[in-house]
Amino acid sequence: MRDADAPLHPKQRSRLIDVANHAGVTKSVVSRVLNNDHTLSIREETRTRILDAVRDLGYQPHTGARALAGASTRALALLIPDLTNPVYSRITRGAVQQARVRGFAMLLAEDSADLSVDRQFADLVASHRVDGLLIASARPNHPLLGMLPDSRIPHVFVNRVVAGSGRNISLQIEAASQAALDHLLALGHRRIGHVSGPEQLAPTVSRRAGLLGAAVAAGIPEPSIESGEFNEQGGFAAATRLLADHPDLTAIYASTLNQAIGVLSAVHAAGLRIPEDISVISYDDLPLAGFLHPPLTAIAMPLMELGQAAVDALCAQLEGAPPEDVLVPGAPEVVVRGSTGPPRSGAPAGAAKVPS
Amino acid sequence: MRDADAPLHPKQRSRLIDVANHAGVTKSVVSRVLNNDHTLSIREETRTRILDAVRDLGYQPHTGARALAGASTRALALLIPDLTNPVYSRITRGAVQQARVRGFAMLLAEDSADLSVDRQFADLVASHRVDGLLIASARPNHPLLGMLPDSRIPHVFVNRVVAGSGRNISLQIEAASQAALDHLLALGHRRIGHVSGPEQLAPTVSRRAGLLGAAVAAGIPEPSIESGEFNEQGGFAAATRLLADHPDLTAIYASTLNQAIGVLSAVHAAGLRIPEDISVISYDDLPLAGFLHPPLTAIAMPLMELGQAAVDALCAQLEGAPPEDVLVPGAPEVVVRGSTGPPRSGAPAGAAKVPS
DNA sequence: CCGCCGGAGAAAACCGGTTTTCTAGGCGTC
DNA sequence: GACGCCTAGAAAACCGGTTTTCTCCGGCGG
Repeated sequence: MRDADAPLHPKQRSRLIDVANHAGVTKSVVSRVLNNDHTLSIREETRTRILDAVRDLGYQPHTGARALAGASTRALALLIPDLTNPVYSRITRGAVQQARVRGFAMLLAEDSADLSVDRQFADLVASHRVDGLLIASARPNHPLLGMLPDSRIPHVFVNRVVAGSGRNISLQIEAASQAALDHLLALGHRRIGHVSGPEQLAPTVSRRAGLLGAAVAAGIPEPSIESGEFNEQGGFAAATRLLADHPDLTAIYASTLNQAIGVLSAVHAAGLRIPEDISVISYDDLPLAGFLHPPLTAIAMPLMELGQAAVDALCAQLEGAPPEDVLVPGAPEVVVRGSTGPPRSGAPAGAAKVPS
Repeated sequence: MRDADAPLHPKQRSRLIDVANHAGVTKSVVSRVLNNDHTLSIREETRTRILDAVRDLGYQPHTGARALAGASTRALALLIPDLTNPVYSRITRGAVQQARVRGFAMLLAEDSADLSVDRQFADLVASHRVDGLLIASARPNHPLLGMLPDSRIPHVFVNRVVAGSGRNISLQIEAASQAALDHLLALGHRRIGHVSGPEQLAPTVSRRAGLLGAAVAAGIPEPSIESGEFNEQGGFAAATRLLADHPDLTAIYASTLNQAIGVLSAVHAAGLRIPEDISVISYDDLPLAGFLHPPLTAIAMPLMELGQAAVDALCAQLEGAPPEDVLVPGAPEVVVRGSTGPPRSGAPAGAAKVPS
C-alpha cells in the first residue's frame, strides 16, 4: 500500500495532506505531531509512521500558509547602517548564523540615507514578513523609534542604546576604553587624543565617557577629542585636526578600525613615525589590523557574539519573555601589535621633542 | 457613512476585506484593482474610491496570504561566501538596494563551511520563502549546483561562471587584468608577479587568463604566479613566496583588495620599499585603498552595479524571460595612487633589461 | 418585444497550513 | 449492563489573499 500510492514521479512539492494520506491519518494530526502539540495524544507507532512519511516525502511546510494560519513567519530582519563597514559585517555574520541555528531566515536592510528605510522596515512588519526586528542603526530621532513602541512587534537594539527601551544589546564599551587607556598608560603616555564618532550615537558616547572617566581616574590631562564619521576619511580628518592642534600628543585612540586606518594615514601624511612619534590604538580588532603598516594594536570586541546575543534576545521575546537589556560578556582584550610603543621623549608631556 | 464606520481605534491591521467594506465593493475587486488585472472592467470613480480606501486604512497585504494564494513572495535570497570581505559587501549592497527598488525583500545566507548552506538554501526554496536565488558562491562541485537545474527555481550566478547555465552575471575581469598590466607596462615593468586566488574559482581563472594573455601579447616574460585565499593572510603568504622565489620581480598584481593588503605587508616585512623596489597594484578599489601605506593603486570594478544587475536579471527571469548571461558594462578603471611607480632599475620598457 | 451582448462587479473556490471542537471505541466502575 | 471517562484521532473552521466563474443590468439590433 505504501509503495503503491507513493508517486514515482516526485510530483514537485508535497503538502501536509500528502503526508497525512501517506501515513493514513488526517492532516491535523500531522501538523500537531510536527509542532509538538502536547494536547494531542497519539500512539507511538502512529507518530513514527507520520515522521517516516514526512521524511519519505521530503515534506517542507509552506512558509506562507504557516504564517497565514497565525503561526510565526520564522524570519527576522536586520537593519544596519553600513554594509561595507567590517564591524557591522561581523555583527551581521553572527546574527545570520545564530538565526540559522534557531531556524530563522534573516532579511537584510541597509540604512543608507537615500531610501526611506524606516518605511521599508515598517512595511516588513506590516506585511507580516518577519517576526521581529534587529536594529543596529538607531540614531536618536530615527523615525523608526517613533513607531516601534506602538506596534507590538518584538525588537532589539544592537550596539545601540535607546534609553528606557529595555531592549539594548550592547558590549562593554566603557571597559574597552579603559583597557585601551591602561595599555597606553603602561607605556608611559599621558597626552592622548581620541578620534570619536558621530555625536549622539550610543557607542560614541560610551567610548568617550569610558575614556574620559578613566583619564580622570588616572590623573592624566584630559584627552583631546575630535569627531568624524565611522570611516577612513572620518578618521583621517579628525586625526589631522588633532595633530595640528595638539602637537604634544603622543598617542591616539580611534573609535573604529576604519577610522584607525585613516588615522594611520594622517599620521604618515604628517611625516610622523608610528609608534616612535605617535602611538595608535583602535577599538575593534579584525584580521585586517595585523596587516596594516605598522600592524595595528587594537581592542578585540566580541562582535559576532553581539550579533548572536541579539538574535537570542529577540527569540526570547518571541517566546514570550519580557524584553531585557543584555550586556554581552567577554572582557575586551588588547591585541598588542606594532602601532603602540613608549612615547617619544620618554618624559611626560611638555618635554621637547628630540628625534633620535 | 465613510466617517461613521471608520474605526476610531486603528484596530491593528486592516485586511483586504476591510478595504472592500470601506469602499463598498467586494474584496475580489480590490485585489484586482491593486494587481492591475486588465480583465477587470471598472468605473474610474470606483477605482479611485478603492484606492482612497487603501490609503485611508493604510492597507498592507499579508505576505503569507499572498504567497499562499499562488502569487509571488516578493523575496529573494543572496548566498555569499564571506560577509566580511568588502568586495562581497559591495555586491550585497547593490543587490539589496536594487531589490528594494523593485519591491523585493532580500534574505541573506553566508556560505561558511561549517553549516550546510546548500541545505539551507534548498529549504528556502522548498518552503516557498523566496521567488529566486542569487548565488555568489558557486564553486565547482558545490552541492547546490546539482540540485538547481532540477528545481524550476529562478536563479543567477553572481561573479561566478557556471558553464552552460546561461545565468552568469559577471564583470569584465579579463579587461581589468589587461588594464592592470597596461599600467605596469607603461611604467616600464617587465617582470611581474601575480597573487592569484583559490583554484577553479571563475574570477581567479579569468584574472589569471587575462593577465597571461596580455603578457604574451606584450611580449614580456611570463608572470610568476602564486595562489592564496581571498584574504589578507592569503595575499601575505603568496607574496612572501613570490618575493623569495623571484627576486627579479618589480611589480605584483593582487587578485583582491584584501590580498593586496597582505601583499603590502609582506613587501614591508621583506624590507623592500613600495614603489621604489616593488610596485603593487590590486584588483578591486574601495575607499580603504586610498588610506593604506602607501596608498594603493587599484582597478575600480563596478561591484554595486554587479549586484544590481544580478537582481535585474533575476527579476527578468521572474517575469518570464529566459535566463541570459550578463556582462556588466563599465570598463575597468585604474585608480593610480602611490603604490606603483617605475621599476627600480629605471630601465625603460624598450631597453633590453639584462637580469644580473 | 425579445434575445443577446458587454460592462461592472459579486460570489465562490482555492492555496496549505493551525487550532479548536467533535466523535468512536475501549475500559473501568458501580 | 449502563455510564462515564480516556484515548486516539477525525472534522471543520479559519487565516487573508488570488483567480475563475457567475450574475445583474442596461442598451442595442432585429
